[in-house]
Order: sequence, then structure tokens, then C-alpha cells
Amino acid sequence: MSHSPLELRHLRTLHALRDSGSLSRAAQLLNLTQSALSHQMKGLEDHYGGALFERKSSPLAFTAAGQRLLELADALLPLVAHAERDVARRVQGAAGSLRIAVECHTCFDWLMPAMDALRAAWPEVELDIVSGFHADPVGLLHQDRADLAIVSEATEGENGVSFEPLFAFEIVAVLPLGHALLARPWLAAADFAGHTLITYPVPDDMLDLVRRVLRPAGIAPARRTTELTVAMLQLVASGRGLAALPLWAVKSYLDRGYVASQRIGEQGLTGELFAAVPDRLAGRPYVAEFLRLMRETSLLQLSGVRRIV
Amino acid sequence: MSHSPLELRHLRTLHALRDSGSLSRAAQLLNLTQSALSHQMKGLEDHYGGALFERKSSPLAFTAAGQRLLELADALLPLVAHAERDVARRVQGAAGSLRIAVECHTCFDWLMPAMDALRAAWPEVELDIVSGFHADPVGLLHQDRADLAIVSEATEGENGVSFEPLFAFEIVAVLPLGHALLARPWLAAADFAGHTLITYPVPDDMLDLVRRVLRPAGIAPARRTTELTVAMLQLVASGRGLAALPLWAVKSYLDRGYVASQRIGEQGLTGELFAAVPDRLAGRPYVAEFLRLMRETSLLQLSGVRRIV
DNA sequence: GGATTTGCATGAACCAAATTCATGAATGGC
DNA sequence: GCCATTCATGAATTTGGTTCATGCAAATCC
Repeated sequence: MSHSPLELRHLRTLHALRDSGSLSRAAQLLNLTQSALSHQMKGLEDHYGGALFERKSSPLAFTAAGQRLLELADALLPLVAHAERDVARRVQGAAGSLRIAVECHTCFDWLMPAMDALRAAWPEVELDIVSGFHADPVGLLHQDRADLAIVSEATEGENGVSFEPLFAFEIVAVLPLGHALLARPWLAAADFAGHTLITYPVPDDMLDLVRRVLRPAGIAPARRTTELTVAMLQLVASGRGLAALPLWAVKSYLDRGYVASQRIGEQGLTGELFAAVPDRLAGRPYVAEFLRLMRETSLLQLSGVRRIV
Repeated sequence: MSHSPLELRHLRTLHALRDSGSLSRAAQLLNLTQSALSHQMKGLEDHYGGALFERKSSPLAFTAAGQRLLELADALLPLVAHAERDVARRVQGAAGSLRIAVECHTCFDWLMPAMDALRAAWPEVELDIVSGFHADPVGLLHQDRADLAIVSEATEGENGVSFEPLFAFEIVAVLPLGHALLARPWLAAADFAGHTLITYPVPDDMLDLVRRVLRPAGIAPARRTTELTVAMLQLVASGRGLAALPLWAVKSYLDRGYVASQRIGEQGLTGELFAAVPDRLAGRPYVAEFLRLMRETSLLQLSGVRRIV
């Protein structure tokens, strides 16, 4: 097998492994496959000639050797993060700035914690949200009016912009309790006909339900818009219409029995989010760190969120 | 270019870079090519978007950013070394042992310092030299009577043993001052005919001069053997014959004008040393560390020693 | 008690990164 | 000027890390 010496990569994996308690979840944190981590850890284990953790328990338990390496990770990774900050400061003189363009209303739920975490780690990076919603967030990157855009589709081949996968999640239909459609195993496009669809006030292109389900089926239900998620749910609960929202955004309302949810399509409707980054910024340490933080906070804090495959 | 994040490999390179003062010497310390290090550092530099050191000066000077990374290396590498020791101890329970078989008399000059350094870093590893000289040191590995053998030829394809290159050096002919052969630009095999050859008391196979120069030419000069290098040089100085020794082993005597030296063959005769390691031990941290130490002490302390290409 | 789901391992295929190879340009000594 | 040394560079190559496609084992569900 591989006889590679210890690298920081291994320590980052061990760290994620403890945070998440399982190989597959750790893989999502690191934006790798479970297989990759299995191989990687096996490589490290037969580099040292012994096991680093027990896989038979959940959350998995580290051996003495594994714990020692975790100690090392705990000691090293903060030093590395700190040094990278210092290096960046010395190389580029002044602080960098990171203007973020967001097209998705619900994103603030996880974006704010991620931004807070970045502020803590990189105080000198000036963080901003480009105010207002824009039809073409990627365009803002080209005009140098933003440095990073959160988008729901990776339009590959864009000239100077690359798309970094953030996470995937299920979009569910939200219905009032006891609604007739809840009897179905799942909802087809046709089931939305005749109901009012409650959405955020954004172009159709930005609504996954419209773009990927209703429009292909030629269905255009009545619409009603509002800015706030709570307001949407209130309208649904009072029987004024249906909504389609990320599962994690409505999870707490579902648990409290305020509204009900239903799968869209036989396999469910999966939404995805990407960060669009101009090449001039790609790989900048604080940008890489922010990508990591966005993945981490969303995967750890939102329910039913998974890695984009 | 490559946008790989910082890894320990980079820190090890920076460390070697400071120790040696130049890319090419650092490459030898790490057993890599100069080109590899040039690419590696370029990669790191455009990861951070700025230079890490000035290449125009000797020894090369680090920029502020480079110095900060060196600080990081200084903080991290000892922690890593220490942790690896602990892990090895926890994994294999008791201490490891390292029994070294040596076929070359002069090797003790650099082997002892390397062993001392390993003892300092891995106190619990039991270090031994397998006493006496053996016709087939690699055989000792198979019989599990030794864990590592220093040999002058890498006989690839050996079943369970791999050969790690240590270093290369020039073997020169040693002659009394004012000897007639010193007038030649270099010595051919025929020039040894009619002279007594003074060697260590070992089989012909282990003498590079015999194996690679004299025997192919069908020349078998008279022989006289002795155990000690000084004794050999004394015999040479007093006109009893010629010897062939590593340049670094006789360098101090040459500098003091005690004997003279002459190149063997038009291109000189290059000797090489390898460490033969059984697969069961390959990659063990303390073995890897010992390989590193042997390369380091020899390259830094012996003159005219270079990496095996 | 099947049946389904979840988590990990494994080997092959694939792909990217790291290294080497071959070479050229620049520098410093003699 | 010429030789030796050092580093950079681009292409070829090797290495090894990741993914893909599976299988298996253990837990969870009707």
C-alpha cells in the first residue's frame, strides 16, 4: 500500500472524523467521498502498522495511537491557520475583501454563522453582502462588484469563474396539516395545478421547483410572493396555498406540527448550492477557508444536508 | 499551476532550504531533484501569490512570508517528530529494534554520527551493529538476523527487500607523493598492473575497484590487506602499494600532503551506497527517520558527497 | 424474519499532482 | 572567455490520491 509520510491532509481528516463521528460524514465535511477517506486512513494505518480507530462503533472510537495523532492535529492545525493568515498579510500587504452575492433567500440561515466564523479567523478580511437580489449574480463577479456568489447551478465553462460545490439538500412541498395531497406517496407536477404557489419575489429561473418541475411539465399555477419564510409558512398553514422550500429551512416548523411536508417527484427534488469564485481569487487562503467553513457549518447545523456528488 | 494547500512536505523543504542555503543542496538532503523543489516552491508561491525567498543570493534569503512559514516549520516539525514517536510506541507496544549490517569499513565514519542522532530522537529504539563482516549482508535480513544493511549495490527484484539510495561519492586511487602515475590525467585499469593493491580484508565482490574496473579488464594485481584506513595510508605513503578509497575518507590526508590522489577512469569511479530494508520494516517511522539522518549527516559532513541519481 | 438502509472496505479505473528528465539562461570564479 | 554552479521551465512520466462500482456486515424497519 501507500507509504506516504504523515501530511496535514491526514490530520485534517482525523479532525473531521472526530467532529462527525463517522467516515461518511467526515467525507462530506471535507468534500471527498467516503471511499477516499477509507483509503486514506488505511494508508496511514499501515504506515504506522496499526489501527487508529475502531470502525465498529458509532460514533467511532479512536485507539491510543489515533488519539495521539488527534492531539497532534489539535496542536498543529490552529498554528497552521494562524501562520497562513500571517503569510497572506505579508504577501498581499493590505487585507483582502470578500463581497458576497446571494441569490437565495434562505441562505442567510447558514451563511451568517459561516461569515461570523470567517471574521473570527481572518479579522482583517472585509466581509460584505452585496445588498439586494440580482438576476445574474455571476455577472457581478465579472464586473468586479462581488468576489463570491452563492448560486444554485454550476454553469460550467464560464470564462474566468469556477464553481465550488457547497452542499445538496431536499426541497419539499409544504402543505397545511391534513391536506388531501398528503395521502399521496409523492407529488407530481400536475398536483400543483389549481393551487396557489407561494414563493419569494424572485425570477422563475431561481426557483428550482419552477425551473425543474413545473415549467418542463407546462404547469403555471397561480402565484403569491412574500419576502419572509415565516410569512410563507403562515400563508400555507392558513390554507392560502403551497410552498416549496429546503427541508432544513422548515424542519423546525414540521417538528412542531405547524405545517406538513411532502416529497416532490418520486425521487424527491434535490437542490444544490455552489460558490462561484473568480479565478483571480481562487485558492486564496481565506477563500479556501470560507468554502470550508460554509460546508462545515451547513453540514453540521442543517438537517438532511449532504455533499454534492 | 497547482493550487495544493500547504502540506508538511512544503515545510520540510523550507527547513532543508534554510539548512543548506540552496535549492540544489536542499534537494540532495531530501533525496529529490533540484527541479522537484523548484516546482514545489513555485507551486507554494503562487498558492500564496507572492515570493517566499530570493534566489539571487547565496545563501538564499527568505522574504517575510518565507520567514513566517519557516517559523511555522520550526514549531510544527518537532511536534510531528515527537508525535510519530509516541504513535509508534503505542502501536507496536514495546520498542522497535534496528540491527544494522555493514559491509563497508569506511562507513563507520558517517554511520556513528547518524546512529547517535537516531538515539537522541528515538531513545527506545534499540540500535545495534551486527558484528563482523558478512559476505551477504542482505542474506542477514532474510534470516532476520539484521533489520537494515548498508550495501554498495542495489540488486533490484530481491523478494522482500527494497533498496533505499543513500549517497554517491568518488573513489580515488591513493598514491605516494611524487609517484609517476600522478602525471597521467587519469588511471586506466592497466595502470594498476605491477603495483600492489592495498585493500580491506573483504571478498573481491565488495571492492568497487576490483568489481568494476580491474576484473572486467582481466587485471589482478598483487594484494595486501589491512583492517585500518590509517594503516592503508601508511603503507601507501611508504611506497608499498596503491589503494582505492572514497575521496571523503582520505580528504584530510590529502589536504595535509601525506599522500596524493588520482582519478580512476576518465570519468572517475563513482561508488554508491544503499540501505537494504526488509518490507516488513519499510516505512516504519524510525526507519524513515534513520534513512533521512544517514543522508543528512553524510551530505552535510562528508566532502564531495552527492545524491544518487 | 425478510427487507431496507446505513456505514465501511476493496479493487479497478481514472485523473491530477508531484517528480524527473532534458535543456537553457544567468551568475560567479579563474 | 570558459567552465562550473545554480535555478527555471516545459514535457514526459510516475506516483498516488480520488472516484466508481461493488460487496458485505450491522442496524433498523414493518
